[in-house]
Amino acid sequence: MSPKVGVAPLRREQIVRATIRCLARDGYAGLTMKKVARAAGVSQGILHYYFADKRAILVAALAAVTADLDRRVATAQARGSREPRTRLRALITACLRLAVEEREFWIVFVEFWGEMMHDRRLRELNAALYERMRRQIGTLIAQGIRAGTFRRVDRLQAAAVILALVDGVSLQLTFDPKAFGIATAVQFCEDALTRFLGKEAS
Amino acid sequence: MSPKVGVAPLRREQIVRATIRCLARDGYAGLTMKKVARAAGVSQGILHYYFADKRAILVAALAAVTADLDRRVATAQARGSREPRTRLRALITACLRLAVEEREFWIVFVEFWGEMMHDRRLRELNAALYERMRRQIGTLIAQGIRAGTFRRVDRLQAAAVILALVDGVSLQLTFDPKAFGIATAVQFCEDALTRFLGKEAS
DNA sequence: CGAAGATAATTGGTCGCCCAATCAATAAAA
DNA sequence: TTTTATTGATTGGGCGACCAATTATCTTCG
Repeated sequence: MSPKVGVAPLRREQIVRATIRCLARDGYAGLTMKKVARAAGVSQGILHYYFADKRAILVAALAAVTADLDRRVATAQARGSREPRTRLRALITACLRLAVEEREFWIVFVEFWGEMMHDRRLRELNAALYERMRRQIGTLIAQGIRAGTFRRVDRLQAAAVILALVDGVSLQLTFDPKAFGIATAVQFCEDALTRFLGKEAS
Repeated sequence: MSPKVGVAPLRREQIVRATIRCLARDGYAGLTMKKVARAAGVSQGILHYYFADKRAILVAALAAVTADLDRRVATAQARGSREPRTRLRALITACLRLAVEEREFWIVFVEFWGEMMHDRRLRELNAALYERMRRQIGTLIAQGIRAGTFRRVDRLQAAAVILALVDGVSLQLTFDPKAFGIATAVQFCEDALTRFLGKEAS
């Protein structure tokens, strides 16, 4: 309708949000430019003005969702105490809450898993994302235990376990809500945490 | 070319195998009847003779892959001792080996996760699959611990944790092989097992 | 036994639809 | 008047589903 200058990044975000909504409703297999344009309330042509092709939109959606997860994790940690154990717990809870309360965001991750299986670039993108997450968790683990118990490699692997557990639990949480609730899910990860960090009061 | 009687179920399997191959190469988003037909070495028309539509083929592929996993698990357990702990370890190893050594089969699972997010029927199908798996693992857990430690609910939830861990570890194993090897992955799950079953000699 | 019809298996092509990407045209802002 | 933002139509192609025709095998009965 009315092209205004300086609105570009806003429009971009608008499109990405619409993409996430579509992705959650129909998956990547059912994702079409037409649907995204409709959901965003813009013309089809504009999509290719902001994004090279469909895959670029998928990548942008992943980036947006990842950024949101990061924000949530940071917020959760800023609120809590500075104790590593507590921060670790907050991080895990933030991840699990995303899967339950922001279903659309979580689905984007799962869709991405499917697509990256056939695309080296997407796979590397995801690998980088997980490596960053592992480092973040690994640092907290190192701070939360008596010194010398974990070598650097070990704590990264412990982080990988935590991450794996969160993913697997989130997955079952989404397709089979009857099996266990989010409270139980958090407890699962708590238990695993205890295994790595040792017992603790309360 | 030459229609022969009684060859139907064989052709069916042939199509499913081709579907798995295509699914692993291009994902569900890139799955077309034409490609499947080509990969199976049959005409396009025959696909709709054996399967109602594309989704039916996906479901058949999942069933085939699931059946294979079951077979592997059963074989692994039959070979080992009758000790619950050992059997549990064998089950987990079988699952992880599938993800690493039968990459195509594992990818079918991941693709299915993506699709079930937008389809209640597929979701229920997967829920049933996981419930069965949880029962199987839960039984082994119950046998492997001192009596009275776990209630029925608890051991099913412990099984859910194991399952989540296996999924999450398999996932990281596929897109980021540099992070850790399969030996480490098995060790991860071993550790988690120890947490539920208590320490053990060796 | 052997012809004739029924049945099972398979083909290749067609149908209508929808897709991603492109593009010329346009409108507002600088 | 150049730049930035946007439109909607077009293009060329590929899709899933469907179907008429064909072949090979089985069954029936003269």
